[in-house]
Amino acid sequence: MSAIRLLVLGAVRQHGRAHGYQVRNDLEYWGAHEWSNAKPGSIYHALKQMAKQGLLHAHEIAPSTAGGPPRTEYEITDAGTEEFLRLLRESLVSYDQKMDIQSAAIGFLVDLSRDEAVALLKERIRRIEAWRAAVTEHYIPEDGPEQLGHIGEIMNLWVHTADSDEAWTRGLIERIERGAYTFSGEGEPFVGVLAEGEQNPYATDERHPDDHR
Amino acid sequence: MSAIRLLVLGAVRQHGRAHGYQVRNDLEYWGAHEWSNAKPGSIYHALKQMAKQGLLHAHEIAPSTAGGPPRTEYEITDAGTEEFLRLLRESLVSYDQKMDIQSAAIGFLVDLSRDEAVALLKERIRRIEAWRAAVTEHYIPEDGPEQLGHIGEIMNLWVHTADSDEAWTRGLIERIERGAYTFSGEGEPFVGVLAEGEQNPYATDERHPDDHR
DNA sequence: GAGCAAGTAGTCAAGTTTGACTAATCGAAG
DNA sequence: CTTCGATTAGTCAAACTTGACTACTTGCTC
Repeated sequence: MSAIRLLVLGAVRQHGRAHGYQVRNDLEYWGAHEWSNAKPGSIYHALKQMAKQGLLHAHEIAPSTAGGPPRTEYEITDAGTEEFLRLLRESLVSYDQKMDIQSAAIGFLVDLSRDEAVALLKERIRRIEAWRAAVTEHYIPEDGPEQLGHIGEIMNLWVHTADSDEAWTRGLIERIERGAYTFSGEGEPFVGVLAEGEQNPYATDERHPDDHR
Repeated sequence: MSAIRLLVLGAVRQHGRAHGYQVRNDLEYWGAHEWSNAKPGSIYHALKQMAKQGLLHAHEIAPSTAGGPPRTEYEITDAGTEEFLRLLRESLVSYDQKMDIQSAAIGFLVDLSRDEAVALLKERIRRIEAWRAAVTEHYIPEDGPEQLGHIGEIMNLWVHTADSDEAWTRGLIERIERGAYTFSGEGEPFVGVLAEGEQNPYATDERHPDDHR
């Protein structure tokens, strides 16, 4: 699974109604084009695809108020909201070392209630521990780990990464339990979208920090 | 960049000459189908593609010695070896939090000389540190990090992950400098491939450890 | 008032990935 | 000797991703 559907659904949802370029801009504002496959083609493709699947409703209107070709506006449907929450929950609990999905999920974390967020993160910890145990058991040969040669370093990397992720997740849980951030149903939410016309403070000409390909 | 080309090139290279199914089996032996996109379709596609690009030479022969359709055998060309080393070096130094590429690179680490491996890993550390600095500078707004709300947790995750990766890399460098493993030009190498007919000890019916999708 | 850079909005072909499917042979049981 | 399952080997259509490209408007400058 890629992060694109979660990102696009979440972006449309925060706007209520949005056209492709608006989504594209939000994702850039979040830096998502840096850490996920949020390229124009992927975004427009995802919008069309999800419209076809009934997760979004397309309004074939709006002859552009500010230059460019006519634009299609999308609205999230009930099915889309359901899918969004399903994806979000799944992304939060699943440990599969894909940072793009994890990052996207954190971005929408506050769309859940505080209690559910904590519960899901705790489930995530359980999964990480299970995975760690499975790796160490499954991939360490009976005749000792030396058997694996340098290949053992791959398992080592996995275990190390899992431990780091677990530690980070525990820290996040603690911060949330201590009252950090504003979650669903707790009043004025933090909205990470750009209003129509607002400029993007992160849109620069410079290369972005992790752009070292 | 995905890990598939590095994996396939590396697998063919270790065999000297291999058909698709052999590559597929090696990758399963390494657990690569778990942590990368090493699915049959991708493997055969990569083989054909790279043959077309002159990185592999295809021998359209071999009417299967053990069931199944006739198979094509591939041999790595000089250009392929060059590309393999280029990919390997690039994968080792680049920090982009893609575990699949990193894992693949570790698997072929010993195909370099000990000195070069250490040098590349040190360059990797430099890149991680540069990336970390860029993130903390670039994404922390002037009015303090609170501005970002829960979005700041994404940066937090990145920095945490970068630190963990750096620590792991330092550990690996130390082990290598103390003489661990056998590198290119140091005698009998460790070969992580299955001989023709050898059974795969990791091929099981059970779900694999990180297969919790 | 023509030219042109910047911004807006989206399309497209080429390439890649996915997961289910085909098809052939071997070995053992009946 | 034939049927069945396991193994071997690979194909294919559908979906997704990529990055370059089109096309249109506004505002500025000369």
